[in-house]
Amino acid sequence: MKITTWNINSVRLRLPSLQRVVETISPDIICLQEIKVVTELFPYKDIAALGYPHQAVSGMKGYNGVAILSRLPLTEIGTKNWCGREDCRHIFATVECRDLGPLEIHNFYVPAGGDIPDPKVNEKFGHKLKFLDEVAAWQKNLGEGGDNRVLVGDINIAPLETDVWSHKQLQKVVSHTPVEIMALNKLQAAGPWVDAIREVIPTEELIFSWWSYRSKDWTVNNRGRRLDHIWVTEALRNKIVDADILRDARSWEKPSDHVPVTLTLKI
DNA sequence: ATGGTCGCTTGGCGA
Repeated sequence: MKITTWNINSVRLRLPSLQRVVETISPDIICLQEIKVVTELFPYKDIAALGYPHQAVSGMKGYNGVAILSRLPLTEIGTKNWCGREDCRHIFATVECRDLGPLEIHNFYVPAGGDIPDPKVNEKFGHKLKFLDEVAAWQKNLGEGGDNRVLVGDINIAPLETDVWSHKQLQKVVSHTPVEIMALNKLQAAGPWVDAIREVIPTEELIFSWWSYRSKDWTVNNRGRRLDHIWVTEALRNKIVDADILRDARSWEKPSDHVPVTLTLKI
């Protein structure tokens, strides 16, 4: 089973790119973030025609929004609000796997956190930290029955030194500050979650999933960050067979600033 | 230290 996560940055604008992702990777499940469209105007038919008739969507006007697209039926679809806001940052669903049984998928779009990494002067950074704390606390209460879980999304944090182009130069840049990374590690430990991509790609290797739009040519300096993640519960660790980052997608026509990240599980 | 570019919308916000 292939599961892909991708911050698409407007699903309507990038339908041709989504088709290309399908042709290139052929995922069984695609989790999207920043669809930037209200649920009612989501392009259900176009996406069903791409081979994904089962769709779970939580969208709002202009900002955020998440969706799960699937070749297999989705059951127990739900959304959750965090920090008292209805801002469409979390959707989940269950797929029934032949031998494994139910597989629970959680798709997140974590707040980016603004520019200044200080919650006292930057409310957005406070929101980001609170969001992570709330998810960690909720995580601890998840039933033990759902042992097979996957958590994906644009987490907006690059936790490892090799998840950024320069660990030294990004220490005080939102997405790579110690306080965020600690909050993320706390959430990860609450699972317990395994960073599935890093199970496949060694920690020594630099890997990125995002390159800023604010650069004339993103390939020149390769100043990227790994902001998009796929985690699995401990029970699924021995099912991991492959991980892939579709770097080429950053050079496609009208690219998103994020590229698809894919995990293959033997289930 | 600053500004750079996108997308959703048409003035400005969020990333």
